[in-house]
Amino acid sequence: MIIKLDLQSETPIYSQLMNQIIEGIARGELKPGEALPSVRSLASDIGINLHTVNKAYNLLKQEGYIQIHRKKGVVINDIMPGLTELYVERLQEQIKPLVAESICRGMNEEQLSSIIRTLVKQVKTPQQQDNSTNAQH
Amino acid sequence: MIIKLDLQSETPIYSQLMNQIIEGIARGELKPGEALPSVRSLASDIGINLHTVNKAYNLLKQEGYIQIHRKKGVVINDIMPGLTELYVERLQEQIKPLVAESICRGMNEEQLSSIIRTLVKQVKTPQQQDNSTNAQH
Amino acid sequence: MIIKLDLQSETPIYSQLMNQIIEGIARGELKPGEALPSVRSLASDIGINLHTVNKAYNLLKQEGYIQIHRKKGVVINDIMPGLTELYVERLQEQIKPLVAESICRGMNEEQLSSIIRTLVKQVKTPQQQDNSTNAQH
Amino acid sequence: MIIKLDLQSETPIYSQLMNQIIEGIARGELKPGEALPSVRSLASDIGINLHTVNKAYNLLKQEGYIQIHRKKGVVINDIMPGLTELYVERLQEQIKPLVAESICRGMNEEQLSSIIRTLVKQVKTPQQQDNSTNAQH
DNA sequence: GTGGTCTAGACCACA
DNA sequence: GTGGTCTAGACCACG
Repeated sequence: MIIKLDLQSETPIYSQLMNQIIEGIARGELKPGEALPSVRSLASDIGINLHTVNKAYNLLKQEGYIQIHRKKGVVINDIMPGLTELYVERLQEQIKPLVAESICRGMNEEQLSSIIRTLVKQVKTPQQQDNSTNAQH
Repeated sequence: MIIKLDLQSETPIYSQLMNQIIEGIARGELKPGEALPSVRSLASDIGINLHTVNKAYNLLKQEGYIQIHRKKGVVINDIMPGLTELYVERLQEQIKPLVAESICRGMNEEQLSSIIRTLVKQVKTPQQQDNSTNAQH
Repeated sequence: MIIKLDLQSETPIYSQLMNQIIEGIARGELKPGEALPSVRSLASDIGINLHTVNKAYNLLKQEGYIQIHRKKGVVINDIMPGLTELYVERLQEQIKPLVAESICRGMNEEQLSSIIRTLVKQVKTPQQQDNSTNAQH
Repeated sequence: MIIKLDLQSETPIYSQLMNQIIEGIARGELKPGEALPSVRSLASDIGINLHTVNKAYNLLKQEGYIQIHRKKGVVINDIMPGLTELYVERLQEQIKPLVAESICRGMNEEQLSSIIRTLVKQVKTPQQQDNSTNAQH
């Protein structure tokens, strides 16, 4: 899996890294039980400090996305963190200001939903798509 | 208009303040041409630092939400910042990781759209009623 | 409050620090809302690196013992982390091997309970004691 | 005797292994003079590294739980390590932070004692039943 | 001055 | 070779 980081971005590197991995999981590129590269190798691969990778891994572990396995190293967790009420609340809080801004700029509900649809597809399509009976386009 | 700040939150105060004002505009509580309190009075009202309010106001001005006149003070801009491509791109980038996380936790497109609908209503209702049949002013 | 660390100990410094603070809270020495020293000052006070203190603070925050307040800095949380089932399970898992070892060495239930009683008193006595009607010794 | 290891756990494998064996002894499943599997066979049985088993055995020997003979192999010691003052001190140090945390979370002395009682029974029951009135099998 | 982030180099426990 | 811990020095955002 390819990791893309923007070192100039305002969002911290460890955070971008977390997002990339979470997207990888959502996309089905990273499957439960699969091993992630070691802290050191990933760090040198993408040219950042190993502590930065470490921080990302630790936060992902803490949120339940990955586990540190004594033998296999870092692996994707078999069970993903649940859809708790707390999470939904937090999610709403995070999206709310974005919605408000969009409305100010003239977007309506349909346009926002459309963006969501686009993103969901964009995340789900590349790999995970079940093309058993159904061709892509 | 009431400003609610969470001093424990991870989002910086100036940022929360900006969001609250933008929500106020989206909600129709703050109307174009309307005056905002001065930096000093707002700062003392909500008990935060002058610089913090200043920073929020400056960023809002820079984004086109407000105007700062020497005489008239701070007023809501008549024309809101537009729905530029750049904005939509940035918006997508901000929402993308949230969508990915939601998918990992088992949400589907419908549930996400539902949250958007809820938020859009929540922003529009209190004052500026959806008015399919009912004009506002 | 006095912090005692054993730099030679096997238990990591950040962990000892956490324990000391938790004991301070249990003892009533550190009260909800009270501010803790800044990362830097505490670090220099006890002669360790600021990152070590930072780690301890972050873990305490994550467990719900403290909060990072935008204005007041680091403060003891008003509501302590709850007595969840998960916690009790984890607690049992932690104590179990200690109990087993004690039994091998010839301790019985009463002796173990006695140790618990001693520790509970030891934690609760020094400061928090309600000496409204009752003198200490 | 069945050994259960959690490779995701934070406690090192050798340590878990030691605990399991000590619990086996406390429970009466492993009796003085009884032989333990060889390093090699145990390691391959539970699928871990030779060195790990070795480390566990060596530490157990060092603490006085087992003896390692060139010929007879590994056997449970006839006399268990004693209830030294040093041990009790160490035990208190280990339990103290757990007690403090429990108190913060709202536990009282009785609840803690109850956990101890539960654990003592849990360790003693399966095989070696307290059998004041009731024989196990 | 505060915490947050990033980097770097080093040692150790573990397997 | 792995992750965990500690140290150190530096920059930045925040208030």
